[in-house]
Amino acid sequence: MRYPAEHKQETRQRIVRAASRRFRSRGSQGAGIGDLMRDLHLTHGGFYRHFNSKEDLFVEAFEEGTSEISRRIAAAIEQAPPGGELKAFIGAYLDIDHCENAGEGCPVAALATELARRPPRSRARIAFQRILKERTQRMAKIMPGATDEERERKARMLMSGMAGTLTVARVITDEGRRRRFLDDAKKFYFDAVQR
Amino acid sequence: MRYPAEHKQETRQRIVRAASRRFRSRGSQGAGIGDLMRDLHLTHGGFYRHFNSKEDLFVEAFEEGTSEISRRIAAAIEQAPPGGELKAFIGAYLDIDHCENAGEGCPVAALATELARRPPRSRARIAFQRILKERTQRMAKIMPGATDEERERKARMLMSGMAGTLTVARVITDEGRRRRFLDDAKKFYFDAVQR
DNA sequence: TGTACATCAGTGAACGCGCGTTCACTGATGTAC
DNA sequence: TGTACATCAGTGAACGCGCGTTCACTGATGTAC
Repeated sequence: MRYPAEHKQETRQRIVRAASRRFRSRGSQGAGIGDLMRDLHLTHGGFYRHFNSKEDLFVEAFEEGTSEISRRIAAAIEQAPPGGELKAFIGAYLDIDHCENAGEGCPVAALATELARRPPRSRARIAFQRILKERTQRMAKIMPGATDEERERKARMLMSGMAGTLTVARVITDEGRRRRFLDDAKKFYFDAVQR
Repeated sequence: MRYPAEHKQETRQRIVRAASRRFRSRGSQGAGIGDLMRDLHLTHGGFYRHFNSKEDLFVEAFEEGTSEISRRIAAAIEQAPPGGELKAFIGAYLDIDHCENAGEGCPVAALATELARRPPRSRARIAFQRILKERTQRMAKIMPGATDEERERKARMLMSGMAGTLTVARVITDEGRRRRFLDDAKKFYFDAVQR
């Protein structure tokens, strides 16, 4: 059947968004094309009208994930009172909901390990460098520090450190411990960046 | 053929050690039983004389990995001049060789994401809580801080933060950038813990 | 205005491969008598 | 001391399943004439 002009692009977007969530919550190996398409009320065969391979989808899904979380973090910062931007950023990232919903969360925390294991070609395509740089420069604006370079350095450290902290928090089974761990981390990183 | 008394235990140990490295460098899904056994000049069928499942192996391999890295870190700390223990610890963990050889490195940095996705039963068996606690208490000894509680908190933050930082470093393709990133991180965490 | 044909997103059966797991078998050594 | 049998780590063929990918087909709509 023939579909309206914009239809294909919309379907493609739906696939990318759904895949991004599934990859983040289950890992790329834990999320199959069949299940993914079924969730969207489509069949697996149609997938290849949109993507050449699952690997291609992974690349787009990763980037989709980074812009999702960036928007959420940016919103949290905007809502912060003047001077409270840094605290808002750290609080939004190390949030218990962010911790418990990996599927809607930061793809670095959820997928960095897998990314590191991919062949250089895929890594190059994901342009992790660019993503990291963009995020770093955006976050640098709210960092304390004398020079741009110092602020960017702090932003880099904050993002990679908090990603690891979030991942470790996700392994902790006891909820009370997990909450305390995250709260400690918020203080730790806030202080670490302050000086 | 019948084997000497200690033979079975030795084979089992060889499997655990080899698996631990393979899991850490390729992820548990990226490392198959067949390849693993072939590397040890054995056939895949024999695997099940030693383990009930790959999952069981994963549990042991994870713990094997933690004791390997703990020994290496402990050795680095011992070789440090008096007062330089903290710097030695951070330096050993964020070392470029540690970064480039995930297979011989920290299983938290290499496998935490996968661990977080496992069913609670496996997570309980790995006793991540216990592992984290042991490492924390050991490391707390060389942390600055007024109380035991403060030192342990710092140790926890340092370990999870550095694990994430190492993982992110592994995604960076450019070697110069990677080195600089790790050096920045060493300073950052040393200062963060200092106060 | 009506008819024939082209288009193409989506369908679902089928293929191929990898991989975890099972199982009947092997054969050197230990043990019972 | 010699013989028959038990043991059990390791072998390798086979099974079953999931999953990424391919492909011939569908059928509603757009387009050419």
